[in-house]
Amino acid sequence: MAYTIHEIKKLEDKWQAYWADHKIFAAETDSSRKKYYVLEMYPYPSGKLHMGHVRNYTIGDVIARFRRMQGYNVLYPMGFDSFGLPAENAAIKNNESPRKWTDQRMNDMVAQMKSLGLSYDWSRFLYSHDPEYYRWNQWIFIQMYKQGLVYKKKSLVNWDPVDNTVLANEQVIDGKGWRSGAEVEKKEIEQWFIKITAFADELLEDLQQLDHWPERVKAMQKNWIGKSHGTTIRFEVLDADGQKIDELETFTTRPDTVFGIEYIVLAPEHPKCKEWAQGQDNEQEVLTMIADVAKESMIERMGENREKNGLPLGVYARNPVNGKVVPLWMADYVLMDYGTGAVMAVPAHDQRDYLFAKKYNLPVSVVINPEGQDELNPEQMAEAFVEPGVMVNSGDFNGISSTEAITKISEWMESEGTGQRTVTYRLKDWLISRQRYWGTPIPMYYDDDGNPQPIPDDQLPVQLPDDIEFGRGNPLETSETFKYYTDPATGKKYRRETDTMDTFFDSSWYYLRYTDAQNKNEIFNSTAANYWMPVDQYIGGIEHAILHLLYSRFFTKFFKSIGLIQTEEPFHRLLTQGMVLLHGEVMSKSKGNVVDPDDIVRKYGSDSMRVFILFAAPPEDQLEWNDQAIDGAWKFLTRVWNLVEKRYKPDAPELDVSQFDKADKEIYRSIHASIKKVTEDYQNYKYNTAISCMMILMNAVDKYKFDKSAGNKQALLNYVAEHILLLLAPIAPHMCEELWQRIGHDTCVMKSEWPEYKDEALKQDEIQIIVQVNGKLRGRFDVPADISKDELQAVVLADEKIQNFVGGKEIRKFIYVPGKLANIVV
RNA sequence: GGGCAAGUGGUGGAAUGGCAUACACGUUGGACUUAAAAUCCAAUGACCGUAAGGUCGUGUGGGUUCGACUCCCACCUUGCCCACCA
Repeated sequence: MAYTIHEIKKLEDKWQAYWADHKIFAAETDSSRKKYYVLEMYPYPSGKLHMGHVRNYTIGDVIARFRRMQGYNVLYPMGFDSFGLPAENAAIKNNESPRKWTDQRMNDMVAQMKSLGLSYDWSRFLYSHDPEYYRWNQWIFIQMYKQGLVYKKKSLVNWDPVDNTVLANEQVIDGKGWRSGAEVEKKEIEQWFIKITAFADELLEDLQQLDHWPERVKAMQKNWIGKSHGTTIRFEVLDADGQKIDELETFTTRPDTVFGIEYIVLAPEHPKCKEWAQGQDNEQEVLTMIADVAKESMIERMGENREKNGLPLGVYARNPVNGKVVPLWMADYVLMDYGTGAVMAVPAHDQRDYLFAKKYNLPVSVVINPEGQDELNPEQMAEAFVEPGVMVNSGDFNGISSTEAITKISEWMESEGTGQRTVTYRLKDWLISRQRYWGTPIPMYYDDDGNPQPIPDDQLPVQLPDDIEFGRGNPLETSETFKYYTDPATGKKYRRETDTMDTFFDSSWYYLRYTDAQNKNEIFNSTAANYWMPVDQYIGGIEHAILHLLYSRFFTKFFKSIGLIQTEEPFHRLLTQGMVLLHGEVMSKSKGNVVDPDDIVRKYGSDSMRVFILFAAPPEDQLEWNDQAIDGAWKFLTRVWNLVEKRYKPDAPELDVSQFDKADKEIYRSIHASIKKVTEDYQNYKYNTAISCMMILMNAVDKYKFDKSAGNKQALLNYVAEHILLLLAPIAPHMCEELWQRIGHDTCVMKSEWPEYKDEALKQDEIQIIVQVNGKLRGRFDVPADISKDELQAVVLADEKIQNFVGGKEIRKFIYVPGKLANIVV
């Protein structure tokens, strides 16, 4: 049989069916075996797999198959992140049921995954919109609620005043609603939050444990958590007559600059702004600015180089360290949700304060001076001086370094009771409410006093209703069957919570559910979870470096805290695969530059596609798709096919190493060198060089000519063929499975043991030594492998060519790197 | 502004202190063929040279070393992430 696409399609179908029928990839929880858990980030059911998915899953599949052959008990599951906005949008546009829409797309994608030969354990399949899955979202929410990690707070949302609905950020286009075109407003409504900040320190500290995560992902998480040490300072607030009317706290990381405070500035959202402006001359202006800022999106407000705007509030504050009275301002450059929402402004030593002070003619006074220079003149400064320096104009602290002053001043303020050292995080609590239909209903109801109460466990899941209307506000509120909760004991009706959960909630723990996916009675069995966790290898896109991974780490830590599991970190090793590009651009539907994996499978088969994807670039790098280069993958597989089909002979005698001639020995050595290299490359995710190594072996075998009647040489050839099939099986599983069977095996190649190299096969009697003169390559010498430095030196210096370069000059050094190279320094 | 990657032939890439450009794509020439496809063989960094051979060469400039794509310092460029975070 020839290696044609027609035959390939037949055998790929045949083996996919065989693997499924014989449940080759089903994972059993078995504590007597060492486990390996491989996981890819489960996809959103968008409708079709794209090359990015194919690359992701190919990498995972190779890891899973390789580890199985190495004897590990491998868990390799798949599912869908199937709640989310696109299904709801489609429902609104086409009047289609989100459930039907989603199920259809899931089915299509599962069929595609199967056609790629991915070795998933389909018995553990899960998807988020399954009530058997999302009931556990609800259960987790209630556990968190009971632990005090869930609370309600007013928060701003995007509000479409025409459609009367909340919009997600991606539904706001240029400040307008995506359907109505109406100007989007900010509206304050009560929403549910999860107190992830309670775990901020743990989430930050434990990043150190993650030795096998990319540095940049850890850096992103660290920045996102954004821990900073500083001082909270309490100010007395005074009216225009100098009478104390209130108090105010600010947070600073630069307590060394407190003697240079010239004004205090509040975020427009700060509740005190309205209060203090009341009755002032510019009260109307202040109120207008607050309203204007509320309308602006964060993107507009935080635009680069945007001019800072502010207004004086007509009240004052007394600086506790020097008694100086400074004005209070309100400005749009201050953020309400960082620190205390109020900032002590030091124009001389903070660039933002400097620009603001210049614009509004506020004074600038220097308290830190550059080391060894004349005192800075505020009149002549072109920008703030933000570097460390020497303290000036700062009372008892004059003369010491500003770095030292940070500690000294905060200690002093603490002892005086004017300030307190504080730790602040950039990380905020997680807003999980969505006024959306296609998500997990938040399992709460409101009692007669309007207080939220959890739905009892035995009433879970709170199922999504079908009788809803879109486009009239929060969809669940339009459902008559859903709106009210009836207490089964008393028959009393209560109003239900009608918000659903952020879909990031679903994806924060699915990896735990896979360990016991069919469990009807509990979220998962702890023994199963403790056996399989952590995920040994997690693979996905860099776009999830922050939120998904942080939430998952948080959930794992939460589960540990309530005794459900023992794992501290969910993902032991993380691989972020690079994007797939076409002509240097990311493939995307909108650009029209997509390559459809189905087309490639039809034309080349999935084995060729897998070989190409792995060969073209290392997994973490971007991959440039090349229609021509995939021919190379096809050619390589053809050569392996022909080797086995045409040159393998089942009637060869037992291989006898003692009968080898020089050429045999070399081939035998190449096989074992390849086993060693390919194994290492698989372990280090270097599939491109693993494939290149196998190509090199194929090149050597093709050149290996021999007398057909020589039995031992035929045995050697059979030996090569078998080993290539084993090494290639994780990458091109269908073809290797087929050929494995054809050469007479009655067990699956997938069930075979991974080959081990023999040290004695790698030994060489003669080696080639590179000889350099002054670091330049001047010759190669074939010498016995055990040659000594002196012997080598004698051989090399006797050589005529080398003598041309050494030419009677004094030899200052003779460096010999055993087995590799010699350098003569003259 | 801060952080993290990366920069090597016509192209994807290999080499992480020791032969720069493995392997593959592409290109060119050849074999086979009536022809084409497929397959096979050979060449393929630049410059000088008939050749043997030589010189240069891994973003730029310096340094360490017998020896640097690899390590160190400075810079340039590109990409990604974060960012009026006090």
